[in-house]
Amino acid sequence: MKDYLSQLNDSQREAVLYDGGPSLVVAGAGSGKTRVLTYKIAHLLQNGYEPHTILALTFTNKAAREMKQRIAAVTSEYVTRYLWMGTFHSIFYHILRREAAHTGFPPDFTIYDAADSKNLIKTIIKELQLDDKTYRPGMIQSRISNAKNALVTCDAYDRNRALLDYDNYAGIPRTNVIYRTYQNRCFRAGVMDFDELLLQTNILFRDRPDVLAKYQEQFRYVLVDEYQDTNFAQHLIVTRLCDRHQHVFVVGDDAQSIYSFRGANIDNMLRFRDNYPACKLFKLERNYRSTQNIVDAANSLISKNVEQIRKNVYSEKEKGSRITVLSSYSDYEEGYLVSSKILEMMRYKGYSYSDFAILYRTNSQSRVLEDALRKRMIKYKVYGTQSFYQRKEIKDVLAYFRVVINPGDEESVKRIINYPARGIGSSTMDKLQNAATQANVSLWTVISSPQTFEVAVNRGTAARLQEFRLLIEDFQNKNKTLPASEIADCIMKRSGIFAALFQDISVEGISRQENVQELLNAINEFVSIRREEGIENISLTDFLVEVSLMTDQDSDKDKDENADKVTLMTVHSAKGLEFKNVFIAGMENDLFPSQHSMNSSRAIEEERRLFYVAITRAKENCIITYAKNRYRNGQTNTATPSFFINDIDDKYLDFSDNMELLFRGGSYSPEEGDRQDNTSDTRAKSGYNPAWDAETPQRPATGRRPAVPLNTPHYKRMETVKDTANDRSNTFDGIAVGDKVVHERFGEGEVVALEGTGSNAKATIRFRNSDEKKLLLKFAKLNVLHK
DNA sequence: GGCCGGGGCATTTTT
DNA sequence: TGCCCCGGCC
Repeated sequence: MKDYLSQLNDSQREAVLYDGGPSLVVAGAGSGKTRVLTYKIAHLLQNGYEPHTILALTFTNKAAREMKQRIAAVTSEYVTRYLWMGTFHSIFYHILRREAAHTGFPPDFTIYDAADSKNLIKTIIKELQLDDKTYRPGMIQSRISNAKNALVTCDAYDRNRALLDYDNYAGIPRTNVIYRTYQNRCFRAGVMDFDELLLQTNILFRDRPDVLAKYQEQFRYVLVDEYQDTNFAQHLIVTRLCDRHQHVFVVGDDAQSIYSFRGANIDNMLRFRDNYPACKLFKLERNYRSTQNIVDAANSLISKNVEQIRKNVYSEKEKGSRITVLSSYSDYEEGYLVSSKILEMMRYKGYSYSDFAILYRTNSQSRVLEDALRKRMIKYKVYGTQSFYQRKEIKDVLAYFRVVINPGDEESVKRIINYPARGIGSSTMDKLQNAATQANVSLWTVISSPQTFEVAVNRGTAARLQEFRLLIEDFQNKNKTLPASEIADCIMKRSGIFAALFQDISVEGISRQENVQELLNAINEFVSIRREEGIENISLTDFLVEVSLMTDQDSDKDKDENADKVTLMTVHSAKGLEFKNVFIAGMENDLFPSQHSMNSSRAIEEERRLFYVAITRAKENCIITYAKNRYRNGQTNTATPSFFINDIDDKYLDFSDNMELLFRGGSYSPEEGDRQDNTSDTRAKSGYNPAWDAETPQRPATGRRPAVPLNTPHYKRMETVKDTANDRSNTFDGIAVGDKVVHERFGEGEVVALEGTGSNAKATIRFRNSDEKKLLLKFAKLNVLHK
């Protein structure tokens, strides 16, 4: 084994060598967190831990894969094969399959992805004759998901006053019934959704101490990556597994906790030490990625958060340039500005396309940016579009696999029963579904013997159902003996998928063929790799288990991987990545931070962390842009620069390169300038401005801030959100004592007092049906009624 | 079963 | 504005 210790700095080495129990490694951005985790595992192996006694949990398949590779590089390929390294979901999927006898689920249970479970929820809402405009499936889905992440079973839900009260209040009192029905249906189908994997693991460990003991015994060391992103279910699994030996090593950065909307709870990290009094805290504070200016700017931003583990992240790279702040008149012009800047930097600094990333808060922002890049012939790729495994053609094929392995899997049955078209339409499906619900059996049971369940179908339909049943049964029989690659091939041909696919010779059709071919290649590769390792008889089940939890983009990499292109993605998807030059576009109030976060300081802090993530992606240059008018949801709205910009210490910012300023003659008055009717498009189309041209970089004479006051108080949400007729110019007179206001949660009230200034401005409001409340105007969601 | 048009809706998305 | 979903129609 290599001399790994010499490749670590002092604090990294300390964390790797420490052998005294629970460890919390707080790893600042770019501080070599993966390196520490990798070498920690190498170190354990070196010191006598057998590979199979080490459990290393990650959040993404990508992270697990990369870490395996890096460990293989310092140890051996052979060793990594026996490490228990993977995502929470895939590790516990394997364990739940193995322990199926204790869970009540069949060992061959399959997985519903988010789309499957949403479909089922939709079906249930319909069956319960509830209005899907009131009971919005996505909303119900997230309620159920949150419940599961917090380990609230449907029984517990029924007993939980707070949840029931909330549902009543929100006008969705039957949510608990939907949850219960959903759970029953999943159980009957022998499927788990993503959250259920973690919930069931916890139930297993709670109810079967013997099983828990077995895994406690096996996993002598448990390591977790990105701990700030764990939810309660994951946190408790880790706690339970380490209960005895206390060999737990978690790594993360609380400043990068940005997934609370998916159940992640930053408190798991912040309060980790309460859980383990003997815990040793390590801080990795040296940033190896970015220039000093970028690190310092990011520090000054994040220091505004209250909830955090204080750390002193520093860089020993060159000082570097300040963060450039650019304003533009419109989102359209912002695109122009960004693309000009890219060309300029390429020309004068020798960068290539792939040295740039453009990050934004919402996916919808990409369009106007793409347009601008295209016009300038700049090559780019947009991340975050549909992943390989979410494509319809892939899901269709996988649905066949799933039904062969678990015919109870209803969402998959529904998907394939009439694909390719075999004359089993929706009316037949309704009858089958009704019969299944009536008898409380699975759809497949009804399909297998329609007459038993008195499904009234005509002879032709009955024959077609029979044929479908025989087709699946034939696959099932073959699956007992044939390897995955052969059975897959057989399914493709005999089901008629191939025929259907090759009929369509449109551009999209060809692409679908290619995708399916790629899936088949993956199966072949899966089988042959294992053969080389001496493992025979790789079944379709093995393959499906492997890919059911694969949701990342990775499968369609090779093609564009090395292509020289600018990267466009949301800040969320940029986490963990780095680029020489990073643009952060749309840095405006109500967009970043999102308007949805404005009524809670916790949410604002998370948005601030998100901004922190964005800045710390940059190695050399970071450029922040905002527009004064933005087209959104069919409307052009005026926008103000994000108050987050103000959270960064001035000395790390550079406002001087502001071409828009030059263009506007160096002055800009929000009161007069903002409310013109010639919005983005008309104006931008009116002509080409030389200031945009990268070849003649012109600088305005002034190096001061733009005339827009960045520290604008944010009273504009005092007005109705869509109301742009009113002056949004953010003075304290947006609200006055005596005003009638409406608050989103508390209802109507009257302002009785105002106090404080800036972001501390508060209003005391007497609400009609509750008491007086003092609200921070910065966060309060208030509408002022007409006087 | 597929196509069209109206209505409602519109953060972020590691598994 | 644009996308998705649903219902109505052929």
